[in-house]
This record gives sequence, C-alpha cells and structure tokens, in this order.
Amino acid sequence: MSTTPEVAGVLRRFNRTYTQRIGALDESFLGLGLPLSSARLVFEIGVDGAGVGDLRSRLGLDSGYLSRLLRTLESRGLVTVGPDPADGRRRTASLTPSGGRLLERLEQRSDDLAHRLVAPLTERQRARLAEALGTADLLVRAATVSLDAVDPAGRRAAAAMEHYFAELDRRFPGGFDPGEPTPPDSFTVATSDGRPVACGGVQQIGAGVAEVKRMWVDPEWRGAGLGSRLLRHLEGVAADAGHLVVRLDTNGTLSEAIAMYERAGYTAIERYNDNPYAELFFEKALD
Amino acid sequence: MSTTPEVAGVLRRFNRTYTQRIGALDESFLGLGLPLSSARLVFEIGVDGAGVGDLRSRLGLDSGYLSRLLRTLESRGLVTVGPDPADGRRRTASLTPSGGRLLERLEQRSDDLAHRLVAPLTERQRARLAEALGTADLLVRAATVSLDAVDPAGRRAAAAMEHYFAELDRRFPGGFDPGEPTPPDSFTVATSDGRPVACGGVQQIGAGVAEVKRMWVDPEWRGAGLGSRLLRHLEGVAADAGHLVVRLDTNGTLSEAIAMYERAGYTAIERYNDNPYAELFFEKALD
DNA sequence: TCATGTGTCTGACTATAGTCAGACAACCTC
DNA sequence: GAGGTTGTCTGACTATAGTCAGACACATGA
Repeated sequence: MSTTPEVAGVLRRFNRTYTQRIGALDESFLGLGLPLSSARLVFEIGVDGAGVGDLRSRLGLDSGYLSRLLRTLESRGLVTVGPDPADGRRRTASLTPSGGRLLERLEQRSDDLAHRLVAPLTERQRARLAEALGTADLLVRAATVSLDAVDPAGRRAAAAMEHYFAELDRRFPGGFDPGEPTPPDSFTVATSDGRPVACGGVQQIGAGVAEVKRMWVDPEWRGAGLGSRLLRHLEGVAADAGHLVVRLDTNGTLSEAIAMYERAGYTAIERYNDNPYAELFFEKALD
Repeated sequence: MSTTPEVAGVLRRFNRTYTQRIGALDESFLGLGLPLSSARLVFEIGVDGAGVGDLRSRLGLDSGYLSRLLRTLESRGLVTVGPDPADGRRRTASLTPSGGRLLERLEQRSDDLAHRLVAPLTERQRARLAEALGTADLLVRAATVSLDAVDPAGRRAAAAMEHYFAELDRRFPGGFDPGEPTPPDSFTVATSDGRPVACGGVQQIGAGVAEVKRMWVDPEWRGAGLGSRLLRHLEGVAADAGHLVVRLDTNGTLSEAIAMYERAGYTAIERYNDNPYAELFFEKALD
C-alpha cells in the first residue's frame, strides 16, 4: 500500500472502462431467446459437462436458484442432468445435441463481438492489448487464488496430491512410486475456479522441526508468484503450530523449485531422511 | 483477423476472469442500503453533478428508468435535480451534502476492495498489474472511441473546436486568435464517455483538392493511435466527397502532429495559403 | 407563430435475479 | 444401523431491472 498507491486507482479506472465496453461481451449471450443467467450457465456447462456443485461455485449462485435454472434448461431440451456415478448425492449436467449447438452459437457471437471490439486497432496495438490482458489475467487470477486448509486425509487433499505424484512420475527419469503415502499433519490446497492449482503439506519431524512436503504448483501457474506465496503460507502454518525450523527435501530435476527455495531464504543442509528420491535438503529458521 | 487470431481469445478469457473476480468491485457498492443501479448512479453523478442526458448515455439506461431512479434518490434526500440554465428542457442532477457523504463511503469501499484484491501480490507484481491494466485501459478506450460526422456549424463541433483553439493558444509563443472561424464542409468528432477527445474538419480548397483543418487530439489520448485513425477517417471523408488530394498546414511547435503526418505518407510541399500561423505544408494523394 | 424536434417525466407493465426455509436421499463414521 | 453431514431439490417469496407508450414543456428554424 505504501509504495504503490496507484494500483487501486488503476484497477478502479479500468473497472469503469471495462463495464462500459467489454462488459458488453456478456450481453452478446443475449438475443438467442435465453436470459443472461441461463446462457452463462450453458456456457459454463460446456461441451464436457460439469457437476452441479461445481457450477454453483463457479457462478456463485444459490443452490435453489441454480437448480431452477437447470430445470428450465432441461425443459427446453438443452441440458440433461444425471447422477454422478461416484457419489449418488451429486449430479452432473451436460448439454444435449441441441444445447451443444446453442453453445456454439454463443461462442460465435462472443467471438464476433470481441473481434469487432478490437477491429479499430492496428495490428501492433492489438498485439499490445493481447499481451497486457494476458498479463493482467494471470496476475488477477494469481491474486485471487484461495489457500485453504483441508483435511490431510480427505478427498480434496487426495485430488491435489494426485497431480503432484503424476508430475513427479513424469519428471523423474525412472518414474515415481508414492508407495503408501501417509497424510501429513496439515495440508493446504490452493484453488482457482474450483480446481486445485497448488498444494503443500506440513508435518512435524522432530522437536520444533517441521517439514514441508508434497509441495506442487500447476505448470500453467508458474511465474505468477504462487509458489512463493504458498511457501510463505506453509511457513506460517508451521510457525503457528509452534515449530522453529522448516526443512524440505527435493530432487535435482526440479530446478524451478530449487531456485524458489533459495530466493525464499532456504539454505542447503545435509541429508536428514532416507527418501530415495531426494537429493537436495534445505532448511530455514522461522522468525 | 488474419495475423492476430488470439486477441479475441485473450479478451474472452480475460472477460471470464474479470467477471468472476474484479466484477466484485461493483458489488462493493452494495450494502449501503442502495440497490446497485442507484449506487452506480450516485457514483456517476459525482461531486460535480451531471446532466440527466449525460447520465443516460454514460450508464446506458432507458430515460424512464433513469428518471425513476433519480426520483427515488431525490426522495431519500441524496440528490437534487434542477433545470439547466442554458436549456430549459435539460435537467442537471447533483448530490446533496448527504449524497456527497454517501459517495465518499462508496469510494472508500471500492478502494478497500481494490486494495484487498491486490494484497496477495508482491510489490513487483502489483506494479506489473498496474502497468498492464493501464495499457489495456488506454487501448480499449481508444478502440471504442466513436467517430461521428457532426454539423460543422453545430454545438458539438463548436465544443470540440474550442479545445483545439485553446490548445493552440497555449502552445503558440504569441498565443492564437481564431478570428471568425468559418465552418468547414464537414466535421468529425471523436467521442469517448460523451466527451470530445479528438476532432477534425475537411474542406474543399480547389478542384479535387481537400484540406484537413482543425485536427486535434486530447493530450491524454496521444500515443493510443487515435490521431492516425482520425486522419485515415478524414482522408476517407475527403475521398468519398470525390477529392483526389489532401493538404494540410501546421506549425513547427506541433512536433507530434508533424511526425504523425509523415508516418501517414504526407510529403512536405510549398506554402499553399496565407495562414499566418502555418509554417509547414503537407500533401498526400488519395488512392 | 406554427410545425417539428428534443429532453424529461409518469403510468402501467413484464422479466429476471435472487433469497430463505425446509424436505429428502445418499453418504460417512462410529 | 443411528446420527450427523452433504448435495440437490421444491415452494414461496421479494427485489431489482428493464420496457414501452404517451404526455408535456421547452427549443429551434422556417
């Protein structure tokens, strides 16, 4: 706040410009015989379908309201809602062929409008705009990732860890076998649009000593500072639990991670465990 | 469209991110006992007040609807609506002291939310975001400027020309006296948010020869390509009127303008009029 | 001064968006 | 298999947003 007093102002000014001009992109959904909220819903269901709860959180709707919207789309033959095979309480919505055609037309309209919007710009200006919006997009998304403590043995933790293990398996020359992973003392998942985009656990490994484990950041999200933020967060978790020192191990393959640890003030130490995949070991004192 | 197919995609992706995250900035207006549209209206009236028609075009509201919104704000003692001294049909809205206090609180909330939004970012990221949004803002605004042919002797033309004359007066060492300006054959005003941001006229000065006159771009808008776009537009106007050549004169003081003319394919020629303020003369053949 | 246009207002509507409480079935844990 | 939790659904609402037609006063230009 102290040294960048203008960010908020720029943001607010942009907000104004935005609602007046680009906001019309949403209204391009109109005129196909559907109210805006229903059209947005069709859009959000998409070709792959989506869980009802997922839709609710992505669109920020009341469950009753969403249910009713789905009912009207169903009655128009645009959507079918069926049970989730994995959990009988959940339901998944997907588009019928006619719903798919509607989605295509929505996409088309939205695309046309976007093109028309940038048409008066020169080629170079368009490129500049695309770059600026891309940057803003990444940063805004990064800023609004939410870091939540989840049950280390629960479903959300498992789903996030799966990404982590899958990536290790891809990156390690001989693959990676997680064995029977034991849940850490606490686990944090970073979520954006309902999907896990980063995660990490904290576990006590000695008196006053915590280990950061299974830290992972989605490849698409690297370079947005999410890793550092998560690491700071996990250090906070460890400090709150009364630990004085944080350790972690890693593998030489994971060069971005190593660079980040060093930037964050970690120093290399001797091997402190028998993890066969670990080659490098770091430590940092909590203040 | 051919070489930058991705702009529309980036724009649409950003739109999605935006409505979900920054869109909440608007909702910060809520919770002060006013519905969103009324709060936006208070915001748009601002400390300086605003004409009713102006508000209508800025907010894109139906005149009946706006009138009703003003009535409810009036009945709550937040706004007064009085006659415009210059034109008895028009009315101007301004905030009462209590309306002004409400506005301050709205600003405060919006500001707080903007700060909270960028809080998770590092200083550097915030600076990057501010820069990206600033660029996007300028370009989007530039893209959505509308170029309208107006009555060369009418009010809109006069208002725009006033800016032009004022600027010349500021920039010329000995000031500038427009004398009795005669309206050109056609006049174009570029408008953004209801304000003139650029203008220019076209006038026949010989058989098949047109002159571009009184071309002006708001200083805040320079660097956004608005000048070139306007110039191209005026050339189009001249070509449509059957002219084959466009000429223009300028003063050595106006260096940005000169650079722009050269970029646009104009070449220096001999003096072709007796304008005492003109020092440089340019010409371009229309294709 | 008359015809025409412009800017605002009222009345009478409709459609859309959203809220809240509670029912109910499937699931999970002990 | 009892008790609590989660996910979805229905019913009964209210608030907000927006539309359209027409009235009326003022302005403008022939």
